[in-house]
Amino acid sequence: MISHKIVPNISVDCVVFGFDFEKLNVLLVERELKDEKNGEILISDHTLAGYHIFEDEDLDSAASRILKGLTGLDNIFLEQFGAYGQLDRVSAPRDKLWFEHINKGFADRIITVGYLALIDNTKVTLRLKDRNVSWFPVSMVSEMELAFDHKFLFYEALQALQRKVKVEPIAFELLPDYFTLSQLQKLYEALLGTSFDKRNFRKKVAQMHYVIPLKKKQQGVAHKPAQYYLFSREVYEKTRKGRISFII
Amino acid sequence: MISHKIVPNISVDCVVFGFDFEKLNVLLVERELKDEKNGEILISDHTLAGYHIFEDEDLDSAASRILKGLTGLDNIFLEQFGAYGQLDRVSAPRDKLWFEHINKGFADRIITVGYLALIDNTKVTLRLKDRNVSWFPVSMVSEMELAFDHKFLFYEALQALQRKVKVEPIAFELLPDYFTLSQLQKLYEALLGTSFDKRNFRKKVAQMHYVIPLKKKQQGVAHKPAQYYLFSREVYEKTRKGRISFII
DNA sequence: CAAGGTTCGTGTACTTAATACACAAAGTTA
DNA sequence: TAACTTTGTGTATTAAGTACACGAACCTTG
Repeated sequence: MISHKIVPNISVDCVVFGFDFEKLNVLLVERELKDEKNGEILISDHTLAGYHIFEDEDLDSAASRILKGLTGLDNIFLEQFGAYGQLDRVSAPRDKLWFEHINKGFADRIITVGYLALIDNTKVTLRLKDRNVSWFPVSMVSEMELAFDHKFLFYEALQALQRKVKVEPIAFELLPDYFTLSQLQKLYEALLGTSFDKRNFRKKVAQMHYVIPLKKKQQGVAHKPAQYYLFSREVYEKTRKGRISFII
Repeated sequence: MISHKIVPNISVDCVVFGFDFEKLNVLLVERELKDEKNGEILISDHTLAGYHIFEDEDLDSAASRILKGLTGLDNIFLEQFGAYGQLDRVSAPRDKLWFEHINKGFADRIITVGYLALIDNTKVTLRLKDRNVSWFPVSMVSEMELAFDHKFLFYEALQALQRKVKVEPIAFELLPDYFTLSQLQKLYEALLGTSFDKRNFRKKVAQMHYVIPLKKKQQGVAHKPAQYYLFSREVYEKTRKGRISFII
């Protein structure tokens, strides 16, 4: 195994979102520190997926590497949402403790680059079982304890996601290759925290020519089966409107 | 004078935009390196405004400090547009030369955080005279030589600006406290590279209740004087529409 | 195999915003 | 006072946003 040299004062944190057809979830890593002698649990909370970058990789590669490690997936949708360099990132007592035990020798003046990742839940569920990584409903994060400034980073990512989703077709990254319109609607409702009228929603989708109906229908559901649709990035790129509306 | 300790592998670059009522401009710093013996000019090009961060400041403060140094202004509109950590940032021969002479001892693996700055041209013009800093039309940048990856960073910033300007009322940061509607229209046209119909433009502006007409009119112009308007952030915050339109 | 349960898929009327387009009014200068 | 320049305004048409209800298709249960 090749050992890479770490850049001690630069790290990447990934806020990984997933959608289970009901609600939006985020991937968090369990953090636990036990006293070496008596086994007493000193720290038990969660962190975002993140690590230092290596000397020989750029920021995007570092984020990809981290995600590959957690999910086994390549080609995950990844986008920066900000860089953070506050001086007090490691201020809580449990974070200081963690630094003393685990991150010995690392700089405590760290710049973190935040990455927003969107993944198709159906492709990854199996792989996570054997790790201390799991999905948490986005609505639950406010009540959780997260390490360092990770709760802040999480909300920054969530805001960025809500902003982008209105302007770019990135929500589809959270859905499987084909999906029903009800699933799409539920996704937008979960993302934006609103609800839409079904007929109006579908009228809008009908204008998005890059959402294409398939021949396929749902099977084995105890109700009228829904038609499956597909997102086509090619059609999107070709037909995107240059509409300029600077009214806000 | 207090001497600050520099973080050798982290820097901040500012892409500073200004508007002269005709076109969009960017602030660039002249870079020159002469041979110590014969005075031959080894490097002569331009860079963005940027520098390493200090150990005891965060990213935003570093960007503010750099801008204060160049323009004399506080409270400039500042927003991150990305963090860049490519391995080949210093690849051109003249950049290597610069590193050998000027940045001796600095890491060559640098992470740069890009900041987009918007400034009111009318407040700063005087202060720049005595420095090797000047405005260049945005349209001219493609033909210029910029240091390191600064041309790339510039276009990243320009794209971010064009994206944001459609969604947030940040264009007003480029105008003086009061302005005419024609100036506002020219600004949007310069920013987005389009042209608008005057009547339709004004109809749109009429919907933006945060653009407020003043009693004041233009004076001493050789034509019908225009009315001045004001941008009110308070009104904007109160009346912003929560319109959710995810069609793209 | 009929009835009940559940989600799917659709249309119309009304309001609001986007677009295309031309000319008189107010001030300055010669 | 005539010429010049930029300001400021209205209407008709098309496109998009919003509010709202019910029969159709499939499965399950009795």
